[in-house]
Amino acid sequence: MSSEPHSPQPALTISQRAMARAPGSSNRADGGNEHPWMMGLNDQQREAVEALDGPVLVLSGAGTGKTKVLTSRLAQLLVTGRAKPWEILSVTFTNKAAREMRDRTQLLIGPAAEGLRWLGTFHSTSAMILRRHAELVGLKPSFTVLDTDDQIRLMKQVIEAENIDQKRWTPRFLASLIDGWKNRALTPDKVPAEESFLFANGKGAKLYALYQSRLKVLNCVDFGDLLLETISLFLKEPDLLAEYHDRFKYILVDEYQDTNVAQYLWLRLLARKRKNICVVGDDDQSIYGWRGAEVDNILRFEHDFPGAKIIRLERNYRSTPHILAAASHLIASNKNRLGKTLWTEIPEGDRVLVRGIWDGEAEARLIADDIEQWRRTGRRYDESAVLVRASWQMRAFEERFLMLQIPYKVIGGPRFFERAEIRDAHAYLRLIRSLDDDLAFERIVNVPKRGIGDTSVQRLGTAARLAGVPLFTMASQLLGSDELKGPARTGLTRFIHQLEHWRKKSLELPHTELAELILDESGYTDMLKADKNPQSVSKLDNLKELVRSMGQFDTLAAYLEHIELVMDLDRTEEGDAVQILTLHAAKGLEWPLVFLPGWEEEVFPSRRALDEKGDKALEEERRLAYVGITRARESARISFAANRQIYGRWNSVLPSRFVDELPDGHVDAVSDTGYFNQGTGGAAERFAAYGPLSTQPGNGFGTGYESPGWKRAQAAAALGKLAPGMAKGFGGPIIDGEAKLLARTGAKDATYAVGQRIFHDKFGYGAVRHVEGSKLTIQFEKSGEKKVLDSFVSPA
DNA sequence: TCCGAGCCACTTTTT
DNA sequence: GTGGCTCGGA
Repeated sequence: MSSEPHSPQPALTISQRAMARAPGSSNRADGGNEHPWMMGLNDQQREAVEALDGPVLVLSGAGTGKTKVLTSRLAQLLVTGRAKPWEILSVTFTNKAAREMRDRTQLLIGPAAEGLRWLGTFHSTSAMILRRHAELVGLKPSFTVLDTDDQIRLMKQVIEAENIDQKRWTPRFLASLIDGWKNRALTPDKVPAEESFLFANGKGAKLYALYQSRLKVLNCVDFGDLLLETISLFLKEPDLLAEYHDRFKYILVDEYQDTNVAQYLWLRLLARKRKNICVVGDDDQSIYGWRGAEVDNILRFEHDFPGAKIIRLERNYRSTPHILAAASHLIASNKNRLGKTLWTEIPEGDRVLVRGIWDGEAEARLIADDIEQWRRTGRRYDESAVLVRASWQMRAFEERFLMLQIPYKVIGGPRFFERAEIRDAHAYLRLIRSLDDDLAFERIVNVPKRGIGDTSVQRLGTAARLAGVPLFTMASQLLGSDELKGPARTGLTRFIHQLEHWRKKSLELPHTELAELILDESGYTDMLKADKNPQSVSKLDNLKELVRSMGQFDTLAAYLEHIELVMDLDRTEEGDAVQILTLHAAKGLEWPLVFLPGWEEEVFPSRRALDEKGDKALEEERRLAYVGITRARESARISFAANRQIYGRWNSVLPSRFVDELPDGHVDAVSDTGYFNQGTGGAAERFAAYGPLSTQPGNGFGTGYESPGWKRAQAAAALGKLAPGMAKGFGGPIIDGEAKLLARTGAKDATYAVGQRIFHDKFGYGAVRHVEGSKLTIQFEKSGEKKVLDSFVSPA
């Protein structure tokens, strides 16, 4: 941290000048006399930056410059001397957001931003506080932070110990319950009886209590505890809280709409005295309710902090008017919101495109074609993104992109540190750090196989618990007796000796070399090398990556501390590629061209969400749709299919109700009939059975079809006798009565001659060798000779 | 103790 | 369609 004095008017760096002229700069004439970070702010942003004292709620709509306000505010606090860097508490939800805030503040004011020690996530900040006062809540300062996987394994033990049927009551379910309780800041004694009954006939709270005491014994906390223990620390030690009140003169909170009850209490405790709390968020982008976030926190802010100043950022610097209008109209269907009116000065662009297609594959083809088209006009792949509701939807796009050799990048997915091999390696390293780390011990005592089976581990565990000693200690003792026999004994002896050997080595070797040594000597790499599973190659790569990433830290301890809290590495893979990600992961990001596939009932809105939480979930799904549309700068392209394969089963699906909630004037609706003509046989007949000629009841989705769009579609299609839902999408225009029907050229009703060059979706280019009715024999350039139906190829 | 066959369940995901 | 998990046999 730096205590360097800072000049009130630092010289402008190039980046500062550039930022001042960033798009969205206001035209204020007095910019010259101002602090550089104030230049280029519009009136509302300026107000948000200048309202330093007292509670402030900044309602920041999508694309309205939220981060700019947050960082300018930090700059303002620091450079005007209102607070030293270490007197400002800034909390974010993710490490990425924290990093960005730090970097951008530094960009604004340079060295004056150094020493922002209390800029971090709720969890990392809590961990910092807890480590200082661990003993006050019954922990040692060296406590370990468990991740979900460790949590579940621990719960499994607790459930086992209580003789509860693990199939009926899964550890995972208990974990989600406890997680939910912790999100709501409920300690075991506060869990409502009826909720306790959600698990094992009323044992929920008891198991929760047992789990907590196990954590304490192991000197561990889980993520929820970081917050809860900090809260209870403050409640227990008012003097300590007072110290923090003195320390934190100003509090800044990012993404306030995502805070849960525990985070809310945490903030309220810390803000209680000075009330200099500024929260920034957007109720319309609250999409983490399923994880405990309470939209109510933001809706209630005014009530919680009387006299709070509310500032709305409504000028959008990202999207064209049509995109904004479509999103705004859609979100207006939500009742539970504070309400904002986004506007922009960006010139009018394309309308939002809504397309109905035959099935998921057709959708992937359509989008891939669009991207190639986009690319042909000189644009980049990484200017486009495909945003899906659930990750299983990604595969269709990956397959299609692979086939067409369109570079793509899946964002999110299984995280590096959650991979089994990485967690195994960490378990070894954790044991080097502390032989008492029972969870680590247990994880790898038989990985790779050492002949120490479940029964042996079980016996060891019981003995250790009885004696009240760690597993390692008990194991060493057992080897002294003749309790264990056979391969288990040999294996365990060797393992214990190895651990001692590695610990000695850890004193002489750099930690990266130690890691390599352990992976080698333990037989872990050999195990992977011997594994015929093709994935083991990438596992080995991951381990190499792990060792490399360890090199960024000075010591093993520093490395472990970092990954336990951050669970993320700065992996900057550059490259021009289409991004594929979930709508959740897309929040906060933007692209010129955004595809929003799978807008079908049951997929989006997700049926499970609706089943579980009903109307509340529907509003959240709608917010997700809003987030999706507002990611687009130039073009948003929504699509839905008539048929979709879900878990290997073909389903007829209906367009999402959200499609109908889009405003007529800002949407181009296209039912691409070319796709339906192209099929012959099965596909075409299936479509006929589904389409306007047959009548089926609308699956009970009676409500939600009162919108003008739907009514117009009914009228326009003159399909009055059809059930709602069935007529939608495919008989003709979906929403816009004047929608144009695109016909795909080339594919339909083509006949083929021997020698003709063709294209097949799966096999690529080839030449026709033989024709027999609709059956073609094709010599493919890449995959050899195959017989295919003519409906699957098109002239090349 | 280990390994393979059958069974089931399966959103979203950060810390 | 797929992977993770359990159970039964070697």
